[in-house]
Amino acid sequence: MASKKYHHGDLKNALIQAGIKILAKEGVGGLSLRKVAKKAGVSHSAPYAHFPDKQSLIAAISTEGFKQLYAELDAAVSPYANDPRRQLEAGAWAYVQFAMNNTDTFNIMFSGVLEKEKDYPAFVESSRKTFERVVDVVRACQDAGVLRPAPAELLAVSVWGQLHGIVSLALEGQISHVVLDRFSVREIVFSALNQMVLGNPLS
Amino acid sequence: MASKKYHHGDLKNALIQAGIKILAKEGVGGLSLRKVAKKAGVSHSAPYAHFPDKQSLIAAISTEGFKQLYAELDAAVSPYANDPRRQLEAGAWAYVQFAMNNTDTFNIMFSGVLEKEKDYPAFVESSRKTFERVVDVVRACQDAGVLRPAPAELLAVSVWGQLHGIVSLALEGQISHVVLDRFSVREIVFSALNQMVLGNPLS
DNA sequence: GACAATATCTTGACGGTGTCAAGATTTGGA
DNA sequence: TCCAAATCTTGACACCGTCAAGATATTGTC
Repeated sequence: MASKKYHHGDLKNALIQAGIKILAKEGVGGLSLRKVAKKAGVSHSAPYAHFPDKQSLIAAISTEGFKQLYAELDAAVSPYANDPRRQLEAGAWAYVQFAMNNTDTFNIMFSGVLEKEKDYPAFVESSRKTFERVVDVVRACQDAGVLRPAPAELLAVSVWGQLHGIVSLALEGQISHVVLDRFSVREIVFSALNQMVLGNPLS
Repeated sequence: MASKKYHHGDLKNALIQAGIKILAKEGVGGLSLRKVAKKAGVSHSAPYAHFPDKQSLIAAISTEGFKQLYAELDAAVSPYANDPRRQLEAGAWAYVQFAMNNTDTFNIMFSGVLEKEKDYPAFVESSRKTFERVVDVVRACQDAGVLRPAPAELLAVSVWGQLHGIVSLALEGQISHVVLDRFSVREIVFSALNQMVLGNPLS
């Protein structure tokens, strides 16, 4: 469709999608504006009509990552609307899965690749929305006596941080083989989460 | 000393130190082999006599970071050899402080900048040694009934992961202002750690 | 001490990068 | 219809990592 017009039609999105693919295939180090442009079939500086600089494209890709993360989180959690314990379990695992299945996207979202997050409102908003979903689950767990009483947002940072830390260390190869030889990532994650859970443990 | 010889004398270390300074001043994005070389007073490809490539220099800088982290951790923990609870408290806070005072070093150590960690034995060893120190503290806490019984390495991953996750999110600006308006990073960290601690809370 | 092997460092080149300026082309609104 | 704005191309610039060739210093051996 619209194969060879001078104007692309939807270049901005095409660039984002091309960027996502290159990121997945070649990693953060392999992501260049020029490759993205070539993949989208335009000249090397066409992207500047839609993004003021490379950071801005990275922000857009990261934002897309957050939307996907939110969607997967929500999809994992929604089926258990009246079972907070399972919501916590499913949501946590969805987060870990997302990180492990989209290593490089996870990286640009969370690893300082984007230098001035605050400058990108869409990024901030999509990340805020994701956090809100976590807070929802935490609050439900508190109401059901699955998590201890505490300011929900504070507890949410704790839970999210726990997941985020473990999966980050795992992706970095920083988890000792002494541990990895004996436990799966799933076991490590749930072992950690269970420290926070009151009553019956997760699995 | 030895100001203008053709041979530098200790270029390898000079390059690492120059790299550390540039990293601290200009961030990961500003770290280039050529700048490092210039700062050390040598030509742009002199580094190749000591490092096969840029990744290798990054590995050396990261290794230095781990040594510093280990030193600070050890210094914080050692004074309380017979008070495991305070060891945990002091060690945890030292970790967080290191991350916040050396943002960019922390970044290259843990954020996927180094792509094949396994290829750098010194890096792996210095990171392993740091983890061992954490395990020591965790074991002492278990013996004293401060942390629950469990495989010490597994619990150590949990504790380390918790700290690492929270401080990583904080550095990325991912912690909601709703939380930051009400709690300091120290409060967030200890609130999280206290979920793991049996008996009297930390502070 | 002489000399060869080796380690260290310089110079120069290559392709790839982000970014900018100038100009071409297309689109949309007055 | 016509012009302003949006979009895209071409060409240039400085910077980057890396490599090859050669200069210079150090070290080990006789």
